[in-house]
Amino acid sequence: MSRASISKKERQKKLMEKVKDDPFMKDEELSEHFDVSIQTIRLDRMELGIPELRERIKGVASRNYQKVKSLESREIVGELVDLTLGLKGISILETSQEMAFERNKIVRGHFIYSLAETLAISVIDAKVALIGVANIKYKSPVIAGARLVAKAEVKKARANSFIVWVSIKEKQTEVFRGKFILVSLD
Amino acid sequence: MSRASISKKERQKKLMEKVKDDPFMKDEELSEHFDVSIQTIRLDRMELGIPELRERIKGVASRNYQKVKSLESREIVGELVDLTLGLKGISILETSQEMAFERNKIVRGHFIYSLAETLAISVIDAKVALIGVANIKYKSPVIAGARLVAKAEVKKARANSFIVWVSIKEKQTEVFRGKFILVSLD
DNA sequence: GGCGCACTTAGTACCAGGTAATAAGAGGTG
DNA sequence: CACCTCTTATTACCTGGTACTAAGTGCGCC
Repeated sequence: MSRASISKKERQKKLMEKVKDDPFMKDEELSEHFDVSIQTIRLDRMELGIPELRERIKGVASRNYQKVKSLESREIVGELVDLTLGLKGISILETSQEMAFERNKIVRGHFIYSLAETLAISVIDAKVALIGVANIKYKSPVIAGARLVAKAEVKKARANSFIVWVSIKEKQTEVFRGKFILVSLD
Repeated sequence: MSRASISKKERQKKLMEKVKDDPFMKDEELSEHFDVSIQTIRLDRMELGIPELRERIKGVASRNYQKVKSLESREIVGELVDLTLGLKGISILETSQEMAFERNKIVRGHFIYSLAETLAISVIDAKVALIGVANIKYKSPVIAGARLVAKAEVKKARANSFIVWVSIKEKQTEVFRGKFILVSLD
């Protein structure tokens, strides 16, 4: 062969990477890419424990299926379980590993904030509500897996500005408390 | 057959739903589920334009492959473009339609908050930093598509507590301003 | 020079989960 | 009754593999 061929070790290392960041290549394509026979690719996959194309794809699909659903539903943060428009509301969020710092499993603040903010906006009886000002306090860290219950109460309501208090509890302990001043744009 | 069998139309409707929320079933399993022959399932799929299992899985995999990456990278909200640990930092976020309310394209506050909070944590020179208290103000609404530049500055640094100011601008206008009191857990 | 050994390639049988096409019952309905 | 829709069965073939056997190929070392 005219081209300088690489060692087995090197090829396997590259194969690992290749498959990792593009799991959609069939053995035939991989064999062309590395300029070896299809059998060599298959032997390599065996040695490296890389599953066949279909299994790889299935893996990608099912790993991400859950994930996307949970990430997407985050757009409507929490689940509204009770609501009296213009007065009060309750929303629940089940925290997960993905919402937390890896090293210590403590849920990132902005997920808690988002729960509170979303609820505060929902509870206001206005077509469009935006946050103007917020004063918030994280009272104790939340460990991933905790079930958070947020309660919002409208403290003041004027024509186009509202003050809403939100308190979030895990079981009996309050983990977050915030005051939101909301502005409606009508 | 003893059980009351459902009409073709009804079955096809249910098949559509079934496949949509569980794309991982093979024809054989579907045929058992609906108590019809495998050929009927295949005819139904033809009529409804539902692709075969492998194609469905491939679809899920590739659709979500991108998505998860973009959603996950949102965990580190914004792109850190400059950082002097313990002093200051700059982060940029390109806002998108998905971050906004549908009706008016105004970016939801918590995405802006998340940008600020994430930056505030990054800028602190501590292994683990949590938000204690935050005072924030949204100064003007942000329309989806805007490019937000967040600047953070450490105002005070004690052994395990820090005060960080964050200002977010779109072009020349400041859209957000916040003070975070962070606590480190060492 | 020749032998051995790792590496590579080739070829065959078989499998899952289908497509495509053809044929044949089952069961109303005019 | 014949017709028509719906359903089922059967068969040949396809893709992207697995599993296994066998046959080169290079080269390193004695």
